[in-house]
Amino acid sequence: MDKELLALLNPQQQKAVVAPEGAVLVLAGPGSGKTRVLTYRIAYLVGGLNIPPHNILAVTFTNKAAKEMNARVEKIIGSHASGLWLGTFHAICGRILRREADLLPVDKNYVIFDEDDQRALMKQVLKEANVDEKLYRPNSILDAISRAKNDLTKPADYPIQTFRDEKIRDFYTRYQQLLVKNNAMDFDDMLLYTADILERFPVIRDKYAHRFEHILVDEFQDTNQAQYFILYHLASKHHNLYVVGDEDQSIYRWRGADYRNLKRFEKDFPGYLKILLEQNYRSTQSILDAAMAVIDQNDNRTRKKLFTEKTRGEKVALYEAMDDHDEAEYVVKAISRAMNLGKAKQSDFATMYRTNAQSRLLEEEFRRAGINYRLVGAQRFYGRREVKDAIAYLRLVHNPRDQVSLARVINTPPRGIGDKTVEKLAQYAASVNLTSGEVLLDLALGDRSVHLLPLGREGLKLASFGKLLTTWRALVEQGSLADLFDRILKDVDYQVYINDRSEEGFDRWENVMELRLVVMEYEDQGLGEFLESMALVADQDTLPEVMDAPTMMTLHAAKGLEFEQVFIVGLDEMLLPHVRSRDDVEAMAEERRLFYVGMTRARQKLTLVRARRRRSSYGSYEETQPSRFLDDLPDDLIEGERRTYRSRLSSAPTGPSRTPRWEVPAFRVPLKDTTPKETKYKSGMRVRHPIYGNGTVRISRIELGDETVEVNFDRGVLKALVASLANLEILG
DNA sequence: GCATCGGATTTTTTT
DNA sequence: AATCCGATGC
Repeated sequence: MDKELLALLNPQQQKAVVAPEGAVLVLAGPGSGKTRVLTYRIAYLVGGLNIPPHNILAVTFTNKAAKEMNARVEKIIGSHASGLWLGTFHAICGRILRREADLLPVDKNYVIFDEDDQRALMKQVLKEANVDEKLYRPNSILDAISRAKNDLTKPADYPIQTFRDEKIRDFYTRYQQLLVKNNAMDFDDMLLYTADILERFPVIRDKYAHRFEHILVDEFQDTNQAQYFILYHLASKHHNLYVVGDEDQSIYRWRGADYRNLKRFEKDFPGYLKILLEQNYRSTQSILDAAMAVIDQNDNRTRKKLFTEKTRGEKVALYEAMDDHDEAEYVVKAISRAMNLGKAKQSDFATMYRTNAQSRLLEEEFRRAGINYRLVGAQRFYGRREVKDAIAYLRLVHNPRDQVSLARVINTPPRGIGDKTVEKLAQYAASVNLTSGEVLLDLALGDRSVHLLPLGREGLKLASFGKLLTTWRALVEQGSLADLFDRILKDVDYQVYINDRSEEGFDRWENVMELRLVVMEYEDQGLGEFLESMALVADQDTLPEVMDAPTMMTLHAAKGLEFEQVFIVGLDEMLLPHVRSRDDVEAMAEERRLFYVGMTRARQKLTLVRARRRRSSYGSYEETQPSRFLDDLPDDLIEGERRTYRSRLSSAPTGPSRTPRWEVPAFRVPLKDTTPKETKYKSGMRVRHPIYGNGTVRISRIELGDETVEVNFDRGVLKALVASLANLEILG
């Protein structure tokens, strides 16, 4: 590899890039040139060690990162990069699964179920089982299943401790059956199936393990157990596993990221080489110091000293707004002012927040100020109804067994096939051991179909839809994707259906046409690839169009990016440490890391904003408490509202603290051990509820740090209540 | 089978 | 505030 290129790196980075073969662990702080090291490493493998690119596998966590790395690799080694396997875990697994589809319980035309599809399927499971959706929320069941899958736990091995667990196991089992019946898999299955194949078929494992002489992994701290397992197998021949990560930037625990993977790596690859990248090339020292002050409050981590050769720079600014409107206005005004000074590009600015919902006020404010903006995520393009409809049609054409898509489009636009008829079709299909879609296709044969008679009057309507479906399927073979797309829309009169003569109707049609543009990009690759990438890229980490405008995104979406000036809004308790993390020490540590990730995105200037009053997710305005994370920022790094703020609070005697701190709200104190050890309520106990009246406790269990009690009320309703909130009175 | 109204219900982050 | 669900009426 080029000497000139190496000269661009600092000694640590160089050491990482030219590390000898074998297992390597690169611990890389924020802004330490991690992506650069990864891309140069690839260039070094190809150019220096003469490894053919197709023997290299590079895995990233998000599409954004994959895209970025791809662009950078191409820039260095150009067309030499062709053949390189580079993508997200899910994309790589998809690639393997398509090749090994024979070993799957589904065929190669399988579709990937997104969250909505999963929920629809789970609802079907719950309905079948005839259980109360209030007690067994589809999302919560799916969560449990996802967690199990991330830990490589199959239905049969699902750990049972409570009655509920037993139920979940049953739902899990049935859910998997239905997925197969739909010729579908969910995101987690992609990993699980891949792991399964690698484990059960040594020949297949050796094939890939042999092929991938070098495996590079980005964001290793965010991998889950299934992903580690896959890496382990893929590296089982050459043992050249090169992982890069930063424990302080682990923000996906909730999605199954398993910190123990680091321990597993150390155990499985003894003698690995460890390299630390500590020098920061991004932020000023003030920003780094502030960020370190925050992250150093976390336990169980190696302290790292982030340093830069940049100047101290400006202090971190703090602004406390009156309310959430004021907060948004402040940010937009500050950005607008800075832009008018003329030194900064519009795209130098980014605003980050904890939840997508927080973008709304900012958007309004930007529009009012007449400033264009880029919004990452939020209102997902692919989540829009019209887009989902169109994709569902394509999915059904590709895979007629997809029950969820079928249910979505069979009467959209309305064509006289209502719930009753769909139900009848499903029942009938089950009775002849087929799926609804297969019966539909057969019905298209008209009189020759044996299914026509049994379905009676409705048979004809269904048959005409079946005929449409058959026509479309024929088009896949010969025609272009865009033709198919147009034909479907025309056949079902979709534009008429969408166009309600309102602005919104117009927008919707625009969206459909935008989707058509995406379809055209897949003309060469085919329907299957198009659908797969729709499922896998449905995420907004498609870097939004490169236009010169300030950017808004969640803190999660901000990982891996950098901006000259960063605003983080909503630094309030319940929002930046999010409420949901309040009672969970691990989750709280993750909130802190999330804040840390956000802070370290800033190159020049970091501004933190909070609002004293804020409209809560439901209805009215509420007073807020400042985020506990703000307490950790040393005074000398802060400018702005702090003084005002402290003086307001310092009227309360807080004692002679050496460094003045903000008042600690009372509710922070009893954080520990609010988790009850034993249930207060027992089965059979008689209780009274202020609204539901008297009832008998069915069961009570400790769940998520609180007690959940299910009560059969005398008036005939069964409710699951949170004990600490329900105000239940025990009747003697 | 479809449209409409009223009531209940909302848990954050993303592949 | 917005969306979803179920019941009701046509």
